[in-house]
Amino acid sequence: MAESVKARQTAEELKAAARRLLTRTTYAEIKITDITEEAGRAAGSFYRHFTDKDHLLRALVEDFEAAVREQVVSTAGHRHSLADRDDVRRHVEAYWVGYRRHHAEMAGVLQASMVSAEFREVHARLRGRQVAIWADHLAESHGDRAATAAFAVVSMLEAVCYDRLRGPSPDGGDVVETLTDLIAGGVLGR
Amino acid sequence: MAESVKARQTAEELKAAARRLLTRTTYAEIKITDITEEAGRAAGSFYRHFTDKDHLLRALVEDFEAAVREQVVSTAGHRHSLADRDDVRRHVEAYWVGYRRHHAEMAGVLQASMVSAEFREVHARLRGRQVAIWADHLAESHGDRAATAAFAVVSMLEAVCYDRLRGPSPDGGDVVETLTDLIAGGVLGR
DNA sequence: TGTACATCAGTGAACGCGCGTTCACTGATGTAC
DNA sequence: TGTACATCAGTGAACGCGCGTTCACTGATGTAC
Repeated sequence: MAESVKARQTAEELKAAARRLLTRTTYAEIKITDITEEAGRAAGSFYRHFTDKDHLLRALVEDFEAAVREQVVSTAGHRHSLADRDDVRRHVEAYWVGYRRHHAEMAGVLQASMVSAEFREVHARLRGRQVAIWADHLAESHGDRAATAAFAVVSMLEAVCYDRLRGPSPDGGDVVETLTDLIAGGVLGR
Repeated sequence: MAESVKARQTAEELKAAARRLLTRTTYAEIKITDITEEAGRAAGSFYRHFTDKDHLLRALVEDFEAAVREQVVSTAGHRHSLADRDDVRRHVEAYWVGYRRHHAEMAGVLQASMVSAEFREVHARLRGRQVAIWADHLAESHGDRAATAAFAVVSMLEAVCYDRLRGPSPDGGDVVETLTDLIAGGVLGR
């Protein structure tokens, strides 16, 4: 397998092309020839690097997860509590910023999760990370409803980000504030 | 066009078959021959009633909207405010019950909205109705953030219902309570 | 009430389109001596 | 440093699968007289 530099580079270009297309259209609507065309390659080139479109999306998810892991490590040591509105705001903003940065794979996975069982699981796994974080914070205050409440909060964040980050460069400040108010009020014990 | 009774009945059976399939699989995964098979008809029969799969889904949406209109009329006169936790609870429960009753078309439209531009609009329109209701309630307390807050609340309801109503008969009581707490806290003035 | 004809819903095998996928070929890069 | 050969990435026209869609036919229902 020992991939050549050139091959690795082409694979990256195909992934970059797919990411670009994902911010413009829908995963389901993207044809393999769209990806190769966007990357300036011939159709057959695709199959030297990926078995099919799902394989490429899985690769994007892996890259994404690696990037997130790195991010987490580099910001480790931050205090990590959810006691007041500012804490909530930090969490919401982090989600918003992360979603915007990885919009292509976030949208792609959500879309694919609405079609295939495989990506329903991938989506559930990614979302599960976020849910676990919130559930952890809510464990004391919400008891055995923490998981459901966390799930609801994360689903809201996802749905709003998905919708609002479609289209040209939204500023988002207002969205973050509104979501923060909603969650802070709903989640911080009165 | 003046449809015969028999033709109308077959069309209904095809729609019923599609609704059944939608609670089991995904809109995208359903083949036209799956629908005709589920309805006990030959493949060609489909095209006497619908031009394609999207046409059938649109028909399901129309039926759904008619049913909702009827429902609204029959429950008109209810007081309609959002001043305390009980009001919120009623709204949340109504959404939950409505979603469960029309799970097939709710899920189908959401799934289709992740694929085609046409159903992105249909989905936005249906969701827009709910958003308008909440935005109306929130107008005074939330000013120019009412629309965004309403959008977030409805998105949360939708995402949670979509997820929780998949699989066999969830009781939902707990879900409704948890969502109610979240929204009541987040939305009723502090 | 009966016969002859018209209309219409339903059938399912056959067709064909669109797109994923293959494969014989080209050209570039690497390796041996 | 040069030549001959091997390996590998890339090409794009051709192939073929899966599924949507058609269509000639059947049988049932409706209508005329």
